[in-house]
Amino acid sequence: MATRTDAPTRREQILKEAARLFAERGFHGVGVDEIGAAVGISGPGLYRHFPGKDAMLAELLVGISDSLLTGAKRRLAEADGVRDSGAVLDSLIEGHIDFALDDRPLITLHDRELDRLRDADRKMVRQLQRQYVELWVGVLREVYPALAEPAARSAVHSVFGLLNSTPHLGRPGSLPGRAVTASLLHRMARGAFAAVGEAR
Amino acid sequence: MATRTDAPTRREQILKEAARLFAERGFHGVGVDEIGAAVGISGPGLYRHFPGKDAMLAELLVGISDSLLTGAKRRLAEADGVRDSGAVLDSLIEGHIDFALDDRPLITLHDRELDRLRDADRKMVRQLQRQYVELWVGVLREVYPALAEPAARSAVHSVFGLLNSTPHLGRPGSLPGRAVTASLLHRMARGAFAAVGEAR
DNA sequence: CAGGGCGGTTAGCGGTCGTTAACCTGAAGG
DNA sequence: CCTTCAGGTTAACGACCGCTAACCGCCCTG
Repeated sequence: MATRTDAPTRREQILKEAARLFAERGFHGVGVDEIGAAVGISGPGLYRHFPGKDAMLAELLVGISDSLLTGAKRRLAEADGVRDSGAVLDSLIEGHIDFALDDRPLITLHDRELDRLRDADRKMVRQLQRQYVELWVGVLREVYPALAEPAARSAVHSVFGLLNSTPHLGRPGSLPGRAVTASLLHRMARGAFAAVGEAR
Repeated sequence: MATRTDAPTRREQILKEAARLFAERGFHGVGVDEIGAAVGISGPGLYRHFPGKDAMLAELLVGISDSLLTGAKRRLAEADGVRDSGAVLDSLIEGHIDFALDDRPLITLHDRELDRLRDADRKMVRQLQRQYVELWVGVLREVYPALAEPAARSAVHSVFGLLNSTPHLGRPGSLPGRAVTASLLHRMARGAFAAVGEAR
């Protein structure tokens, strides 16, 4: 896998700034002129790169969902043959935490602006999200075989809520350090799963 | 305490519908005409009840924060003299879950549209939220005295993320039953706290 | 029975937004 | 050296939105 070192393209600049602005003020709260200004061009210049404002949001949301799912599939494949399903769950949690800590604006958008998409795009995003959830549910039920499927699905959604709380944890500077925060989130996620998976 | 049985006032109807619409499509995504139509009057008629669209959002957000804080204070007072701080924590969790299950649109608004408020209102909401968090942090550290304050605060925010995930758990009909869901969320919250509060 | 105000109505104004049109410029290619 | 084209620019259009103005009918009260 080639790690990118080249400069970001204009398209990528635009997407990054649009994500930040959408997360800060909401899709309808940001004008195209602002997005343009954020990358040093002005309003209508954006239309050389995207057919419209909607398309930027669509590409962001599809990209997020796709990247989450792809990462999870890769982690699952890497653990193929490994018997320890608990380790696989840990790997999924770790991947989601990395994403939540490194791409906070995207995490914010992901569950906030989905309804602003055109039907086709929204269906695609929802399908990717559903696959991602089902993948987690499968692993979770290997770790806790007594857990019924509906409960497992609810538990997964709730743990996503927990992990996606990073935007509320204060600005990156005020965090006690990335590794510490990641460890805290990881332990809480495992604890939450254990509480619902074990005993009764 | 007098339980309300009388019909809701027009003001209350408006606030309820506005909350639903804001949660569904975002503050900027909803027009005053739509809000009016939702209560059977048309657009400008709303201005007989509110000075402007912003005021509706402000009243909703201040109301949410105030009601959460007030409820928590009450629960704390009721448990005064009780030595079992774990039971107090359970009571806080229960109250938050009731709110998250019964007022899902409000829970959605609460962490989504705060930045659309005028400075004065936003400061007030943030202050109420902070008091609510600190109240939880205090109780949590009684249950787990070894827990440092910054970690406790992060843990509380994360558990709020978990409990506030109810809007993602499917429509009210598809839930496995309110009591079951509430119990699941409660156990997960306690499990998450325990994982970060106990040992290492 | 007069009258006043509560709670509506419709028309319309001013501003903003997404998008298109028309034009420009600098660099690459034959 | 001329052409082409990617990637910009500004001007402007049409739609929409929040809000105000002006008007109106019903009910309560003295």
